Amino acid sequence: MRRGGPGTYDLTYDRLKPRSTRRSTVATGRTHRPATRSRGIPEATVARLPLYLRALTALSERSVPTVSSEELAAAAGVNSAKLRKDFSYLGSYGTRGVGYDVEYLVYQISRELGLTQDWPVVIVGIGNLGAALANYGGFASRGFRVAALIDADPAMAGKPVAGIPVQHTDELESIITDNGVSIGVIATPAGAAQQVCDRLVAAGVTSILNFAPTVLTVPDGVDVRKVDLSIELQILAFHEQRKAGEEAAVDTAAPAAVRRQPAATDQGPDGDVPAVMPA
Amino acid sequence: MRRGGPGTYDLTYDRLKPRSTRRSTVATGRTHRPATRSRGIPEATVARLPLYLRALTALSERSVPTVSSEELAAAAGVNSAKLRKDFSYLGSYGTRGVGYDVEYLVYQISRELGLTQDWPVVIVGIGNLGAALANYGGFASRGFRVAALIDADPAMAGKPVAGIPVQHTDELESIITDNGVSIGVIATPAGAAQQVCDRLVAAGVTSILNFAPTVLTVPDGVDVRKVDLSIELQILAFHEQRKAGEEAAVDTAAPAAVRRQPAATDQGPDGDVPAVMPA
DNA sequence: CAATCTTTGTGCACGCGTTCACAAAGGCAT
DNA sequence: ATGCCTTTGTGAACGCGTGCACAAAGATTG
Repeated sequence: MRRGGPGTYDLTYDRLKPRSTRRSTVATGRTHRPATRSRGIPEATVARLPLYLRALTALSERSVPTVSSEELAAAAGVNSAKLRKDFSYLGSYGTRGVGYDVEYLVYQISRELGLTQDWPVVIVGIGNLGAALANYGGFASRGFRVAALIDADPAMAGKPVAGIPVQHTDELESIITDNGVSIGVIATPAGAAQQVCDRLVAAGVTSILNFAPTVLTVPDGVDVRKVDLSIELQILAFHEQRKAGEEAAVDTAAPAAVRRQPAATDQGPDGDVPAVMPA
Repeated sequence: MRRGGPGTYDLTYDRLKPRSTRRSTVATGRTHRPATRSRGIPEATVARLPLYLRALTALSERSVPTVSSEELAAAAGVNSAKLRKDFSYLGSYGTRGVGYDVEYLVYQISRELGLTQDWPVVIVGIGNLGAALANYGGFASRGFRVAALIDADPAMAGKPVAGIPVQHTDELESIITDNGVSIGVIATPAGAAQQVCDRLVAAGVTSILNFAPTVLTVPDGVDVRKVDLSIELQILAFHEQRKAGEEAAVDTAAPAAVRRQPAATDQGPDGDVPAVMPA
């Protein structure tokens, strides 16, 4: 057993992937390149692909044919050099002097993320949050489909939420098996999370999105990502406190209202990892 | 103008930061460093403090007097060396040969995170998610207090959610001002997020937790953290696809015990040759 | 076809974050 | 006191991610 530590992502993708040597490590005299990268896309890049995809989809809907890295980067809120490097891991999909073909890129990224196939997902714990997640539109939209809603409360059984009847926890295993579910969402109270997690994993789930405020322990090979409201708030509070303290310190020099700088844009200490980290 | 990318903790300004602010000088003469490493505490460490705090609180409730870095690290799901280094940024609060005093550490971390004070928070967008957040217990529990619920739908006005009457967007500014709110939570549809964000910031909010699937643009000095369900799912899908592909590659050797393929079909995660090729 | 302009793709350097490994430090028994 | 045991605190090495800056590549124009 292993515990997924923040930042680890349980990456096993270092194993060599035999095929796909396309765009082989070019003739450049490589010193040494252990198998760690033929197709290995950096985790940081993977985390940004959904962002690019969203921006590209918007462009696609507006029938924009091509975008430059600069434009797309602005839309996705990242540095253009970073974006270009990210795309370079996928291959050379751009045209110098022109930019990237929107439709083509949408397809490539979708494929890379595995969104060209259908992923049945189960949500366990249909409380306020679970119900909200079930109703969340962005779910079904792209590759994901809510296969079942599961709750431990017998009173909930059969009751439809977001048009889907809630099923009792007893059926968890059969639901997973019958639908070939590999992604599970845990929205139970913290106390039940680990137990639910264990059952999901035992039933075959290998990816878990955890909304419960607990550290989940999972076997090797299972990915866990967590979304934790209170942690996010606490991080914001930290920075807020710091800001307040500093403002007070410089108060004599800078009147309170000066803090606003119009044109500038800043995502603050954001980042994909901080907001949500693998558990 | 700069947009913080999802990368790691957006620290673009790190470059000019007087890095030697470690423990000798506490917040002293520094030009000005927007929103980053404050008293020398790495952003990555800040992001873990809430985790430690949670584990420590549990120990505290069980009246455990002290913990070793090893034990606490296990409880928080991190490496013990990392934990020790994290704590070292706060000061030397441990006793060699013994460990850390639980109560003392709870206090120190709470203080560091700014949880010893009360943070009024407003939630904008009381749909399924907003309501779920309002009902979320972990909110009020530790330093945070839901000061108001705001929604653009006039029909919602006055209607109580989680015991708090929803107020109309028109009152957003006065609510922020009157309550001295500095943290806002956006749970509106993507389309309204930026507008709401602008109003929050204009009214004085300097920290935003964004649940809307959009990149927010904010002035310098405002922190934004995002929580994005679809991005998380997509990242999981990526790894899931990778796992499936690798499994298939070793198929001959692996007994079909826990094998699981996405419902749709396999079609290798690689399809190196795109089915569609919009020139 | 050559010159020019635009934008990609990437080598390179830098800094953050993680982890190892160990000396220093406190507790405890003799 | 002395020596042993435990656990902290951290120096050092390494790897990853970021962003700059520029050469290469293709479009475009004359």
